[in-house]
Amino acid sequence: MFSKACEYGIKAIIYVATQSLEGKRAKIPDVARHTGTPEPFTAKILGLLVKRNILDSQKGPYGGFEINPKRMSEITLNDIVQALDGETLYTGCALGLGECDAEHPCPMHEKFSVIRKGVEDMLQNTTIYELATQLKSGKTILLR
Amino acid sequence: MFSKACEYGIKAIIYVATQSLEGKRAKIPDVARHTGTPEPFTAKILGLLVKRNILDSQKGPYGGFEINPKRMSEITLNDIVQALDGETLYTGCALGLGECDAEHPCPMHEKFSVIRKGVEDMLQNTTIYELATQLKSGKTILLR
DNA sequence: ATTAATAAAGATAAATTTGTCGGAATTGTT
DNA sequence: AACAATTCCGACAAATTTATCTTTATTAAT
Repeated sequence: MFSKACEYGIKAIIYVATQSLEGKRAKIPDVARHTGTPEPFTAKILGLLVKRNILDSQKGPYGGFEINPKRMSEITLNDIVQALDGETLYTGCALGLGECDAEHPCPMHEKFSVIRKGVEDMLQNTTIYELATQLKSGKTILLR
Repeated sequence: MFSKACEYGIKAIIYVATQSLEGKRAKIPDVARHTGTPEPFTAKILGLLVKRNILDSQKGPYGGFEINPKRMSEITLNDIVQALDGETLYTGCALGLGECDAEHPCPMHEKFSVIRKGVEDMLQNTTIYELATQLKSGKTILLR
């Protein structure tokens, strides 16, 4: 469903968010450890998310990654998936046709549209804030 | 969502099925042409599907691939996806956790379960017969 | 039997994604 | 100013997926 990069990215953001809620910046080794992600790959993805303006970072001592609590409730899973996996989830045909629409549908078009709509709604209606508070409360986990 | 192999496989089966409905066997170059799939890859995937007992094949002149019309209405998209992509679509955690269940859920577990259930239902309730007749009637297309 | 048409199988190659590494740049502390 | 902690960036490596090629085996027709 999602690429590894995207899985890692989602977990990373959620962890960073829990730290930001406590006023702390998260460093790369921390994020890697708490999300079960290879450290160098963690670094690469966090860098990407900063470039995409989803996270903020600060170099030097006491530096790290953070996300403004206000933005946590604005940024959704959809934003992250788009930043890391692009739009293919929404625009791509299930069977890989170059063009595929209601006029000229592939055999799965109709049924797949329903699924896709569900995914889209879910991703757009899930905020980082929501996921971070659930994690913080112990209701969910990032590692196992 | 699906691997290329799976996309190709689904299109190939649907095309083979339309031919079988007309009493014809489909040859590799035919299938490749009508599905927009590289010919050698088509061959590999068709071979896999035969080994998985989803298609039948016949070597030699007048040979090719076919599927018994009776089986068309029994075989679903789910069977094909499982044959080519395995069970990861159903068993895997959206965020890649080794174990992820209602007791110890990842942050996306709950919402993802709903999506997954939808995908599962859709795939299990879509037969090859249904897709092949729609294609034959011109209602859908495999290429563009 | 011979031949031509076809799938089967396995080895190889290319492309993409995933993962690693090392140095450069920035920042706070002393 | 010097130092240490950190992100940033780009090059490199490994693994996986996608794609190709070549040879062999089987089959039907003659």
